[in-house]
Amino acid sequence: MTTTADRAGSPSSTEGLRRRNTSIVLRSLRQLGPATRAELAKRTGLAKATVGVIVAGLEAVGAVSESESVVTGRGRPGTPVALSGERYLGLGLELNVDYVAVAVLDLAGEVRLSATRPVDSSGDVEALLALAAWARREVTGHGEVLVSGTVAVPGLVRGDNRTIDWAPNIGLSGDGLVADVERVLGCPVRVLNDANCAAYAEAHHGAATDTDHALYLTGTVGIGAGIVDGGELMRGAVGFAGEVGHMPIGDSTALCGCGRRGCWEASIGLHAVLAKVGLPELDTPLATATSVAAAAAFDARVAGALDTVGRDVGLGLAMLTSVLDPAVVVLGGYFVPLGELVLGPAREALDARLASPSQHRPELRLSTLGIEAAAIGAAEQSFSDVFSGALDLA
Amino acid sequence: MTTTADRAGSPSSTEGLRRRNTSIVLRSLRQLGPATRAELAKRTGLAKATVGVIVAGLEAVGAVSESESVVTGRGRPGTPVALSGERYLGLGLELNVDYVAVAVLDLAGEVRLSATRPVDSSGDVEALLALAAWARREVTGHGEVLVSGTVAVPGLVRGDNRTIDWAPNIGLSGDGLVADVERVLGCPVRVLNDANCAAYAEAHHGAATDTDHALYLTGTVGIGAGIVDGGELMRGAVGFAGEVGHMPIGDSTALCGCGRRGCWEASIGLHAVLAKVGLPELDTPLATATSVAAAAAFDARVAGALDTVGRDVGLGLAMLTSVLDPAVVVLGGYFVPLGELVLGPAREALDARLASPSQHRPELRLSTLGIEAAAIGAAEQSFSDVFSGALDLA
DNA sequence: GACTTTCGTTTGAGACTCGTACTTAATAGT
DNA sequence: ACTATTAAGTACGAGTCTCAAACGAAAGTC
Repeated sequence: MTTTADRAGSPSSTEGLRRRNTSIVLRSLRQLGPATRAELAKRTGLAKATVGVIVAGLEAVGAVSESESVVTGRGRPGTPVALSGERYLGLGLELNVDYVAVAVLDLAGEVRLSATRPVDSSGDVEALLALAAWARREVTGHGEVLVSGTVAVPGLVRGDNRTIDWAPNIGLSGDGLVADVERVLGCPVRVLNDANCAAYAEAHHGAATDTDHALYLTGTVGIGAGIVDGGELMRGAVGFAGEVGHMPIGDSTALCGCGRRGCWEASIGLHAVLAKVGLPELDTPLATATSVAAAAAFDARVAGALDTVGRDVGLGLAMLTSVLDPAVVVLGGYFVPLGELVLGPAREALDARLASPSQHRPELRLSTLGIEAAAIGAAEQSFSDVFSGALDLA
Repeated sequence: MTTTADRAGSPSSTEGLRRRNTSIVLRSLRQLGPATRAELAKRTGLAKATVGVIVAGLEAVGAVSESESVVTGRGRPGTPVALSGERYLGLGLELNVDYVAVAVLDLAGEVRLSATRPVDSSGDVEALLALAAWARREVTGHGEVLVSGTVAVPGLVRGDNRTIDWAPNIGLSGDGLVADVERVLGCPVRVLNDANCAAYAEAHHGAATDTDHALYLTGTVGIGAGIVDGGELMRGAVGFAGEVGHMPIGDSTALCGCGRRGCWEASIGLHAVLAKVGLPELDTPLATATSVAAAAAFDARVAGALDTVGRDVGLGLAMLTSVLDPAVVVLGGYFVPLGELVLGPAREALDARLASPSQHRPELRLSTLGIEAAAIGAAEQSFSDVFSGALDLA
């Protein structure tokens, strides 16, 4: 259990104590919504006086703002305090094979801007930087402060959240990307795995806001998963957790792009579906999936193929559920247009495999965030230092 | 993301701050071993003076003790401080189908006592209580303090660590067990899943002390896994994480005790092995496995069967590794006597399935703790409140 | 209009950490 | 043998923070 020095939380000084208590107040406001100071004191367990001091400090730096007093009943009415979207922004970027995306969130959790641009060459860093620069110009200029930026990439990122170890799809490695984006944004930047970002987005903004234990499964050509356990992302020893595309599931004879047979994504990846239904690939995975869904309405062969895919999805989810025990599973990527065509058979297969007593089936849902999920999750992650207490808002 | 109130760490007051810093010192002593006050200050980042105060407090309650000054080089020699095993004890119990076990650890991490008793009726609570009472008498009486107790059970335990939701093998539910054991031990008691306890034991005392990301796989008739991620146990939404025995892996025609076909434990569980090799089941799983291992030395059919089992183990581990990305996988239970007979083919199968670039294979190791792994892990868990700072010693 | 209830702030006390200065105890050098 | 040097541990004063209780403010209730 050799950990890097003594991490595990280091408040130490009284100043650290204040930072921590401040972050507790901030998290309470984010999770449970606006509240009066008295209400916050009850929620956090802090003394009324302490909450007063903390809120005053947060208000001074523009992190929270008071709204109008609301009369609740007897007694002096309280003045609710809410996270303010005026000043602090978090920026998320996604660098993917066929597109780049950006999203900007404010501290109140509102999406202030989001955009996607198709790119021709895979891993087009120039396009990403241009998009980042544009977004930055777009949202700043009236006193807004960019807290930090996060780039979501389809690949393996080291634990320092800076170094890309392996990202064959975009052909990048090292920490050059971080440096480039930092230069453009002028604030600290980190890099994270795209599926993890999307999972985080669904857990905080999307289809799984009501649970601490969510599994996000996304698919286009490849299949990836993001795991949220106890509200936090699970990374694994080297950041490889959730790389489920090459698990041996489904048709054991199906040839995968990795050269082996029987990989899950060879059964449920987009190319596998297209091969089964005999339809062509369109511009984007989403367009392709939409056309497949449309075809299924009148072509029984297509519907049947999707049924098979759904069963293989359910089979894999049974496996993942046995291991991870999530309360909610969110399907994203090209599964969204297919909707119930895949979800239905997946549920059936999952139920058949999960019949062990008392093991309840996790809820299967579709992503509500669409293609910008990863960018939104990245933006959300940009606030992680604020809410964890690691960063003191100036 | 509705969490139960605002948990996530609540030091709040200055007293909480001291508790937290105290726990940082304690963890440093546990993880990195004894050190002088100056060394501790460097390791923890606390001021020298603060460490002095904290150590004085810990020494006053008998949690740490000084050893002889060691001359290191120039300058005044320091007096190393180490966790003291004199005073505080943690007790772990295991209630299983065919045996009950107990282990007592002191704060220094030494196993002060461990014992196993076979039982006739499955889930023999009386035997467990008798063993607990005996162990308590055995280790206390000279000023020792039982910090808390932990019971490992083969089943599903609710997040309150008290209520058993589902444990068909021992036929218990509710929080009656906790109350009984608390009465006998006279200290707070919690209940945890046995595989989780064993995993925790291996991560802290056994074969995986060198990593924060370990997967523990144990098997007798059933197969279970414990997941340690970032040094902490992963529980899942309802405590079901790691229930991997019924994942569809291996021989898809094999009939499982649960009534379905294709479950992993129908391929690699003890009964499956016995059926393949045609050998009888002996008194205990370990004795049985030992006799199978002996038979494999001269019976090629047995060796071949074990090879098949090993491959199915490797196949499942490939799946788990893809999801969890552990640095170390520890095999326990009946796999220990079989040793390389299973480990070898498992490694091969795992390698074949993990060939994706840059994904390194986790190290496969055998449990070093034997049948008392779960009890030892339970005892270790009994100290969790001390090391987390939740409990202030005396 | 007096009373009650609740919100938020003020105030003084208490607890803790930190940096500096000081004491102690060893080695290194002459 | 004696001094200089190095490092460990302690004492002390300053600073920061939280907390409980008291207090003032703003509403409803009788």
